[in-house]
Amino acid sequence: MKTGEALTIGQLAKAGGVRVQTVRYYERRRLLLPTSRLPSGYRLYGDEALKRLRFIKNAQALGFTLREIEGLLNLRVQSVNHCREVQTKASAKLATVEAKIRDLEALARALRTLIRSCRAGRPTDHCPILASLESSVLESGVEKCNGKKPNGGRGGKAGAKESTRRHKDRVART
Amino acid sequence: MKTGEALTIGQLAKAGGVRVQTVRYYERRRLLLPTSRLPSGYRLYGDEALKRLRFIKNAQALGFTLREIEGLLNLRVQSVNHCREVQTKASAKLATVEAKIRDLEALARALRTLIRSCRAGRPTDHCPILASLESSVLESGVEKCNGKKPNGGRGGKAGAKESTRRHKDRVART
DNA sequence: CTTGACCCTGTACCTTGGTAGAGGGTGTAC
DNA sequence: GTACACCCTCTACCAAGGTACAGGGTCAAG
Repeated sequence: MKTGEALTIGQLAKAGGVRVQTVRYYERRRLLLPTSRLPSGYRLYGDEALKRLRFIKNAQALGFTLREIEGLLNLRVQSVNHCREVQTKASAKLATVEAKIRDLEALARALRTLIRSCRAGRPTDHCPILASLESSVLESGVEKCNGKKPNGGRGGKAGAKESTRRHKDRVART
Repeated sequence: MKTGEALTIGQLAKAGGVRVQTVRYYERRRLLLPTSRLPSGYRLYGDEALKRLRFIKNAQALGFTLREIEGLLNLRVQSVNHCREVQTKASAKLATVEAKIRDLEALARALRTLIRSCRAGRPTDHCPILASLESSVLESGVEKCNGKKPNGGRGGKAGAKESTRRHKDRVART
């Protein structure tokens, strides 16, 4: 199966460290389209596809969802027209990325302290790294506020018992 | 419902920004146990529980799974006995945290470049940030190698067609 | 012209991390 | 003593991200 410079789906998957089905799954999600197809229907991929695949995998490991990754991959300056929009999105992404870096640095410091304690034979707190991520800059919801809360499919029947939070908080704490 | 210094599950959930059911889910996963219970069965939580809850949420946003978070929370120097083990685990965690930081910094740089291009009215590449996470230090699989591949439940019937990768890679690439 | 290792579509299933509801008990204020 | 806003357990369901066949076609090598 000579494909010249192009990769078949199997070769791409292997190079990217994922399954063939995963590549097809990404195609369904419109994240990674084949460059072309053979008359037989076989998918062919160029070099860029491998970069995209690796980007996706790495971004996932950094806590981005596929939806967010799609947004990242579509960030580019096409024309001056919607430049403003791209800039806004990119700035927002940058802010969450920087917040993640700060949190990870706090965690890294805590781990280093723990390792030092270890080396010194000094017993630690119940859970020494707990405080490192205690109150993050992330607020872990920056991205999700684009309307459309999930709710599932079974349709809200009204009168939900738990889950609604219209309550009074009248506990004493004497 | 006077509980002194303790929090009920509803108060804890609200303070942590999650649902009551999520707290109970974490309890099932042994990530967050109640400090005590009232005779009625009501769960009560101390201050530490809130810290744990926040830690869990933040660590998730940083790309850690609940299983990994459990590992992080259990890292502590209890006795000199298994100190070696803790140190090994902590070092491994530190390495993945540092790799994540490096990747995020590359992504941040790419985003800043993109924003500058935007500001300059200069059109960009097809996807300017692609290269930032091209070949990460992460290898996004450091954690998963603790035996037991999933496989599901339906049991491998043998002779799987796709999914096994015993193949020859004989494409020409002339 | 067959064999073996690919590839295709389609559909069903899996794991992770939650959510929701049924059915019923608890706690305090009026 | 009865509202009302909690709380309990148990079970079913959901969305995201994959995984796994089934059933069938394709492509080089021998």
